[in-house]
This record gives sequence, C-alpha cells and structure tokens, in this order.
Amino acid sequence: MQSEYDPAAIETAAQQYWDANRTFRALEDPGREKFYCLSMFPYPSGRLHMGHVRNYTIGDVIARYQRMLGKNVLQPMGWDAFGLPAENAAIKQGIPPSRWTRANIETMKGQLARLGFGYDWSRELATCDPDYYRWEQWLFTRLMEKGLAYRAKATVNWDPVDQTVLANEQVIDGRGWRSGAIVEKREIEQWSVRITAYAQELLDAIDSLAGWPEQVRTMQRNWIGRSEGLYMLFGIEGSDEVLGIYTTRPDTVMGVTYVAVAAEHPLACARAEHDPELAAFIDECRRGGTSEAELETMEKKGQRLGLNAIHPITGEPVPIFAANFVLMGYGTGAVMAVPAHDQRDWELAQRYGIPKRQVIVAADGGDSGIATGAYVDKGVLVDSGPFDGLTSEQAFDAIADWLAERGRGEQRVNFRLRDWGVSRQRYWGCPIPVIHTPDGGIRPESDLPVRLPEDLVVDGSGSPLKRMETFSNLPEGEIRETDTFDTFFESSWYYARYCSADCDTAMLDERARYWLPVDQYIGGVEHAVLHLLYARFFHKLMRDEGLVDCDEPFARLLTQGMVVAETWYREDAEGVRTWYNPAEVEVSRDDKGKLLGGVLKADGRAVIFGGVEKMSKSKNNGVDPEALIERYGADTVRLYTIFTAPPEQSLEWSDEGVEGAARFLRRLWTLAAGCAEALQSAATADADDAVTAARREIHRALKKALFDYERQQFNTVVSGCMTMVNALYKLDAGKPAHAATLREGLGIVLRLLAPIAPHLAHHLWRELELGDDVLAAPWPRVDETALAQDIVRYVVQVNGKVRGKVQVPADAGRDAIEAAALADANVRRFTAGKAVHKVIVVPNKLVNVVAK
RNA sequence: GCCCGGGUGGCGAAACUGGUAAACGCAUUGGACUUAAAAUCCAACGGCUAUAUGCCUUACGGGUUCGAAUCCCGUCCCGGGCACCA
Repeated sequence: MQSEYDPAAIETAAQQYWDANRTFRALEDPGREKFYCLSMFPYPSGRLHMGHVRNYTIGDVIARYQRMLGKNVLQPMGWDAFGLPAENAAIKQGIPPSRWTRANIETMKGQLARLGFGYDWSRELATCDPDYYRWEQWLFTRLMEKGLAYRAKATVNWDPVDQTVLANEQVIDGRGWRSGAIVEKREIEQWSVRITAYAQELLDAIDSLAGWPEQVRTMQRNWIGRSEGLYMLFGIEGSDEVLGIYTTRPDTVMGVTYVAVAAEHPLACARAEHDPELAAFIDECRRGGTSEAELETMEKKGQRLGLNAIHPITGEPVPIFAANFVLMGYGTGAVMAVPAHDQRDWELAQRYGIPKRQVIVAADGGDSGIATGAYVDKGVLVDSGPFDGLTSEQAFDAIADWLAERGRGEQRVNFRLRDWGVSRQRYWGCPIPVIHTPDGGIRPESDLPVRLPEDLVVDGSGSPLKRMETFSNLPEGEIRETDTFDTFFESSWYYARYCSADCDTAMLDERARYWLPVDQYIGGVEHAVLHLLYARFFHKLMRDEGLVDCDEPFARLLTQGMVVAETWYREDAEGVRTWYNPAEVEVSRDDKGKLLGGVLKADGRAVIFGGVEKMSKSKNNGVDPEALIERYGADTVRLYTIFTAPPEQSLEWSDEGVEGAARFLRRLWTLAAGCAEALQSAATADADDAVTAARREIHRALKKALFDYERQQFNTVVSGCMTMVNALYKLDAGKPAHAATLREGLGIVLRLLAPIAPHLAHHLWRELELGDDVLAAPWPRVDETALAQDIVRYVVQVNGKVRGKVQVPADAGRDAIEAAALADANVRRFTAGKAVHKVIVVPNKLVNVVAK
C-alpha cells in the first residue's frame, strides 16, 4: 500500500468505479424500501459556490447513509435554468440567455462530478428545456379550465425611463437600479393562480409534516395567516354606496373614529378629481417600491377625503382618510380605525388630531391607559352602549349577531395568504400558454409546447417578446400572451418530474407513485415559505389531476445554514468601500490568537475588518470550491463542510480548518498503511487492558455516531471518528490482539466515514481487504459487551456543586452509592455541621446531597 | 414594521435534550525528530486570585428547581424571510 495519501488519484479511481458499475442509477423496485433524497437544484449562475457544496454534501451524506442502511435510493440533480441573472448577463455581455445558461450548466455539472456526489444523471433536467416546461404549460391550461387560473389587476414596480417592470431586487432606495429613475407603482393585468382555494388544506396539513423543522412550520402557518373576524359595511354619507371592511377586533368597533382607504381606492380617486391636495397625496403614494418591508417601514401618512362614513351601529359620521399603509390589493382596500386600541391607528390619530375613544379596559382593573400608546389587549367593553360590560370574546359574537340581523355584517374567515401572481413581463422564462382573441377574449393554447424563441437580443428596456411579432402575432388577428411564468412555477414541481424525467406522453407516470413523496429534502432556510409553500400547493394541484396519490411532496425537510466568511475593506474619501478577498489579506493575531488586524499582502498596508458575513460577490469574501478541491481533494472539502458546523447552523469559513480536515484524513491513511499487512494475518488472541480500553472507546463513540446519523448531526459523527482514530493510534499492530482490534476499528471508521469522505473510504476498504464496495457493506453495530464496566464513577454534588467523585461497583444498590458519596472526604468537609435533608441519585451518573 | 431563528473559551463547536460546561478540531505556546524548514509525534491551553479538595463563568436582568447553557418572563445584539432574487 502506498505510504502517501494522494487524493487526486484515489478520487478519480473511485469515481470511475461508480460510473462503471452504474452505482447511482436508481431503478423502481417495489420489493425494496425506497428512499428519495433531494437537494434543492441550483440556479446555473456560472460556478459552484460554497453554499452549493455544503447543500449537496449534506444531501449526498444522507443519500449514501440511507443506501448503506439497505434502501433503494434515488438522488437526482437538475437545473433551475430560467431567471433574471441570465437576462442581466445578456445585457452586460451581449450573450443570449440560453447560451449563457447552458454553458454554465456544463461548467457546474463538471464541478459536481469532481465532488463525487452520487447522482443518477440519467434523470437530469433543465427547466428551460421545452420537454420540461411543456407540462407546466399543460397544467396551466387545466387550471384555466377549472377556474383556478384567472386574470386580475396587480401592482408592479414600473421604471418610467426603461419602460419596464422591475423586480423588487432591482429597486434600490425607491429607484430603478439601471436608470436611477424614481420607481412608480403601476396596476397591470396579470395571471394569478388561486392558491387561496387551498389555504385551509395547506394550513391543516402542516400538522402532518412531522419531519419538518418546527420554525418552518410556524412560518408557513403565520404566512397563511388564518383569522376569524367580521366583515362589515359602513355607509357613505350622501351616497347609496357602502364601504366593506374586515376586522379581527369587532369588539373595538364602538371606538371607531375614522375609516382609512388605500390611496388607489376608487373612492379616493373619484374625490381627487376635484381636490388637488388629495390628488398630490395619491401621486406621492404611487412613488416607491411595492415590497411589504418598504410599505411597513415608511412613515404612516394620510389625507382627508372630505367625506364621511356612517358607523354601522351608532349611525354617527366618521371621516374617511386615504392612507399610504392601506393596500388596495389586500382585503377590501379599506379598514376601520380604532386609535384607542390599535397602535398604527393611534399614531395617525395623534398626527392628525383625530379623537381616540377608549372602549376596552383591562378586565382585572390593571393599567389600560391610552395616553402614550394604544391599549391593544383584550378586556371588558365600556362606553359601548348595549355591549357594555361584555368581555372582548362575548362582544365578538354579540356585535356580529347585531350586525348580521340588520344585514350590515357577517362573520368571516380570512387568510393573509394572497393568490399567486404568476405573470412576469420578462423574456427568459416559460411562455404562458394563452391566446388573446380579436374580440378581447382569451383561450388556452392547444398546441403545446409554446416554445420560447432562444435567439433574441435583450437590452434591458421594454419586453423583447412583445417586440417580436413572429412570436406574438398569430393568424386571424389573434395575439399570443407575451408574459412568462414566475420561475417559482418551474421549481414547484421539478421534484416530481425527476421520477418520470423521460416521459413524453404525460407530465408524470406511474413511476412517480413509486418514488413520491420525497423522503428527505435539503435546502436553505431562505426557502422556508415561498418555494416550499408553492411546491406544496403544486403537489395538491397535481394530486387533483390524478397524477400523484400522496398529499404532501416532502416528508422530511432539512434547512441548512449559510456559509459565511470574514470581510475586509478599505474606504476612500467619499466613503466608498473596496472589498478584499480574505485570501489576499495577511491577518495578525495576539499571543492568544485574538484578531488584531490585517494588511493587504500586495502592498503591506492596513485593511479594515468588516465582520463575518454570508459569502457573496459584493463583499468579495467567497472561496472557490474548485481551487480547494484542486489543492486538497474532494474528500477534504466534504469532510470540512460536514465537521465545522451542524447542518442547520451557519458555517464560518476558515482556511486553517480545512487544513485540519486534511490532516485527519492523512492520519487515517497513515494508520491504515502502517498496519495493512499485519491485519491480514490478524488472529484472535486474548485481550489486554489496552485492547479493552480501545474497544470500549470505539464502541462508545460508535453508539453516539449511530445516534447522530439518525438525528442528522453529522459534525459529531466526524468527532466520533476522530476519537476512534485517536484510540486506534494507541495500539501496536505487532501484537495479534491489537491487530484484530485495529481491523475491527478501521472497519467501523471506514463505514461511518463512507457517506462523508466516500473516495477514501472506498479505497481503504478495498486496500485492507474488508470487501469490494464499502457502500454495499452492512452498517456497523455496537458490541454492548465492549461497553460493560464493573466499576462506575459517580460525581458527587453538595447543594448542586461538584465536591467529589466516587467509584462504586456497577451492581451497587442505592444505599451503597449514597453511603459512598457521603463518606467522601471533600463531601464531608462541605456537609460538616449541616443536616442532610435529601440525597438525589441519578443512576450511573451523579449524586446530589442537599444539606442545610 | 411584522414573522422565524441564533448568542457557550482566542476561534469552529460539544454537552446523550434538566444532572461533572467546554468532547472533537483550529489557533497559540513548549518539547521531541531534523544541519534547517516542512511534515509528523508528545504536552499545556476559559477567567480570577491567596495556585486550592478555592472562587467565578454559557449575551444581559429576573424566576422555577435538590440541580438550568438547556424550562419560563423581560431586555439587548446578530442573522433569515416579507409575495417580481433564487
């Protein structure tokens, strides 16, 4: 056996072995338990970044682990190929989005191969391929037929200079990122999909997602946001019209002192025609972006319409305001305002001198003042006429009934969740398969797929598809829809298509019923709501088309943390920062290793530490995975990402840490190389103390590692392997009993490491003649007899503080343990002069003496 | 602003989920080997002081408990998401 660890050679050989044996080709086999392991597919941005490496390493560890447990594992890979960056590259570099995307896929596929991930490449898909997107076009036409897809007005960011719709990401401080023009809100006709029809089911089914992290389930529940409230009608003074509003706090209705409508509300627009001040206010509200964060953080402003609403109970007139925080596309576009009991209403009332009328007080007589802010808790009604003295809960029903009897209101369930707007006014996406007829009607395209022309020039203004008459103009005056789908549309069902990737007669076939649901899904937390909710919704749409028979797409979910690294910069006179890659910075530390500062290697002058942040192009703190693989090999990179942090936490990059991972693999190699020959002739012999100690340590670590694999805390699996290797280093291969333990221990370590550092494990498994293929080996088991001890050590506490340690025979009874603890010299010192009240004994662990 | 997380040595982390805080690793320091360096091996390594069988220590302030990093209440800081980034 070679004495030097040469990762490049053994990794190439192992990968060739897997290729030649088609190890990762997955075939449906109803006789075996299946395991579908899926990592979120990448956007082909150019090169793999460390976030990808981490995500796919975790996925591959799980896939290989499940395989070693004997399951029929499917692990596919593909490309989320439509999206904005391809258009940006096209504008900047003049390359067609399709060419840019396909070239990136080639590069990244090569990088994935080099990392040794066990994918079934025969199922590869790219969402920009017509053979893929034709099926979502087909599904969309079905949704149109079912009334689940419809057209409605929606608000977009409009760049008045570039004459184009902007993504939220392209709006910076309220201005277009390229033109610098102030962005306007604009209402346009858009395609929407009725996800709200599934809101209750999507909410209820969250309870069944036992394999999902609790915080993701909570986020989805809150996002769907079911509420029970009251829909009620306010009259409008001097008009027959009514204004509908929804509230979850009908108990406060007697405290209403004004009503607020969205700036774009028809009522406001109508009044603005004769009110220049109001028109100016509406105009001001139109400026800026559409994101909720932006709307919620801006200063709350309002403007009187000069019109009163009629309170549905008291009949009193209350002023109507147009307000910038009321959203037209949200509920009815109007809200009732109760300054005494809602903080936002309170602030606006304070600002415009509107009265606050308190109608709720604390039930226990506690402080419920409204002098410095709204009293938002529930309580007991006061100054509420017939409802005085009722609790908030009682008032809810009483007021609802009162209004319902008079036809002015009804109880309603409301969801925060809005329908999914799927239209995008972009080129690089899947065409929405719809035709506009000359009579102004609409019909679904029957000849699918509608292919996206791939040879267009993109220049960042207007819509290229709209300009392309050969695409949009059809015979007999018909016009093709030029909007494309939101890219979430493609990523909402790709997991299912992998099962039937080559099926050209239907979206999915019977193979999908074998593999689905995905048993383990792995990806970033940033997808906790949108992608994961849309995919759940899509799954139910496919189920209702009879394509799949389970209710949820992902049985278990692992949300992995980000990869972060140090940032370094210099600032010029204008405060503009130039960021330097950590690799270019020489860092100095004090005696204890604490960071003092850094200088740029190139010029030796100081650079400023900018904290630890997510690896990104903008902060120039990324590490190129390919260079690392080149230098250390794929196994070291994989081992490092697994060992450095638990999967769900963020991972802080450290070059020295990578060095440490490489060191461990070399140590393992050296250990194996040093005893390879001795192992072949290892015979059983009587164990000495060193063997007993080593075996105890190995099986104790094994027990923990098996537990950690199950709970997916892979970093401590690696710790366990390190502990085992350290224990094995204490043995002497020259002694027969030691050699037998070395063989046993190495066999265990290699199998535990096979999912994490697969190439090295594969190679050593064969070198040590433990078998042909470590992936096919039975999973190791704990030998309980190796753990047995005749003497147990107890920690003794006095009043919760450690005061001594005692050794007790393993079969000692409670009295004997207690006696031994109380007899310890130091324990006696701390109990002297006190009465022992109680002694708590935790078996095999600890004794706590309570003495006063 | 709203929703969801997180905060433990110089650093990444661990603590079998309420029972010895700091396993495993990185960095640092000392030693061995070497002409030397690298690599490797061995050892020390939370803080304080009176160097001990001592005291303190898991962001901060309270609480529950025989016992709290872990559970509860409040505060501060950092991160993710907020519907057209993916």
